[in-house]
Amino acid sequence: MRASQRARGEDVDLVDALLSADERRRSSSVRFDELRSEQKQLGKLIPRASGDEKAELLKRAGELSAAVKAADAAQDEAAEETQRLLLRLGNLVHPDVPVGGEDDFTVLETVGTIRDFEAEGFTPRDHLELGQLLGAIDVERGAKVSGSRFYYLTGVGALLELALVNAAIAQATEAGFVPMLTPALVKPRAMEGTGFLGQAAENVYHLEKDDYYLVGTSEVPLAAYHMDEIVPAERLPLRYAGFSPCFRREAGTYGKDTRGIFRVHQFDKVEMFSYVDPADAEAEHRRLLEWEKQWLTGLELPFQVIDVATGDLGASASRKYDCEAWIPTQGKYRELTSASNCDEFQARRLSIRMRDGKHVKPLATLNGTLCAVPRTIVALLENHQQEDGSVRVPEMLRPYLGGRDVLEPVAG
RNA sequence: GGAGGCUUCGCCUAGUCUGGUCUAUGGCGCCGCACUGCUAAUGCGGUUUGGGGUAACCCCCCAUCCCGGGUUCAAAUCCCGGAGCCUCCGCCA
Repeated sequence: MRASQRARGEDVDLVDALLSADERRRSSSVRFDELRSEQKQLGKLIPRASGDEKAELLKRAGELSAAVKAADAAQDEAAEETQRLLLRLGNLVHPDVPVGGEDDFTVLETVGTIRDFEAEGFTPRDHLELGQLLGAIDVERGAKVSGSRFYYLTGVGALLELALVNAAIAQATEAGFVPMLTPALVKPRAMEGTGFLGQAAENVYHLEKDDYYLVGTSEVPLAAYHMDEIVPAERLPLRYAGFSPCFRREAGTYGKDTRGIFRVHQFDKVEMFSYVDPADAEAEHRRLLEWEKQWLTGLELPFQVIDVATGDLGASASRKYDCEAWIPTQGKYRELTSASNCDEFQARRLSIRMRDGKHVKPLATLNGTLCAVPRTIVALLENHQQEDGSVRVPEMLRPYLGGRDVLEPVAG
């Protein structure tokens, strides 16, 4: 446990403090139970007693009442402290995860073939240029209306998003996911329980007046969906495909990915979310990855799969696989999807449990991107562009675009 | 935004005015047993949920009547605050 926390850069003293607070919670709870038990005994005797005997009992009851109150307060305080410390702790890291920062990931596999534009005899345009030629993306007016990192998808761009979303939902439904349209505003508990109010808090939009948070992913409402519930083991796995807008402050990314729609404050995303028996979590994690690979392969995008390093995991994941698509004009692979195994981390914080026979225990939650729209559009436009600025539509997507097989530049 | 009503152990429900024997009633459902030569009917018993004690079981303790405070020796019950749902009015895509 400590090695894991150290790998995350967390203080091992935190673990010790947590353990001692929990012990305090436990012992104060026992004391409270004892006092309360005696108090209840008295409660039965008093109505039957009379005279001196009753006065005596009432005296003792008065003392007990004060003691119970004190014990109750001690119990609450210890429980609160335990909870406070617990919330600061990230999930345990899977032992196989590569140790290090953002750049210390391991490449697990590479899929597809990168196009050689030089051999094809032209220089690829970047996604923004292509988007403008196609009349699909308008970032100038996005900035005029809402500021930097905002955009309009126009014409065929809007159609492309709808096609992608429909195709993604179709794939997920086929795989047995229940399609879900989720709230984009959530209460603090949902945000905290999914682990987004720790170090990631600065990337979250908060509506102070109403104390609502804007979700950065539908993972949040999908995880909180079964909050405070006990799910019968035979109903697992539960799989949901959420579609929602996602809002991200992108704090600390000044000057990074400023061109086009690669990194934006608002976008739509289809997300897979699974509730499983913890024993099945690793297998489900691989299944989520397979569905992501199926999706990217269907879109005919070259990509690599990485095992994200410890320092880049976030608070809730014990392990994370990213699929990174090749972006020709950047000359590198960039994250398109991300599948996280959160084990029991979120379930404990949201009090989501499973009933297995007579036992009740936390279950495991996992999430994986199926289609984050703007980035997928970036990858599609750049990888499938042709010399004249048109863009070939991968076969899989054509039924969702009215049979269209190529997106043509518009005049003006 | 304004007014009113509601919230009890899976579902429905009694209880709240009048605090203690509420260790929460009854029905449905569910589980077990018995009986009947079949899964039906009937009878009997069990059935809130969570935490702790226990190697485990029996069992015992605590909490739990939407949530949080308060009054009291004692709260499902009285007081204050909040949430959710419903109805009506206003506003609105």
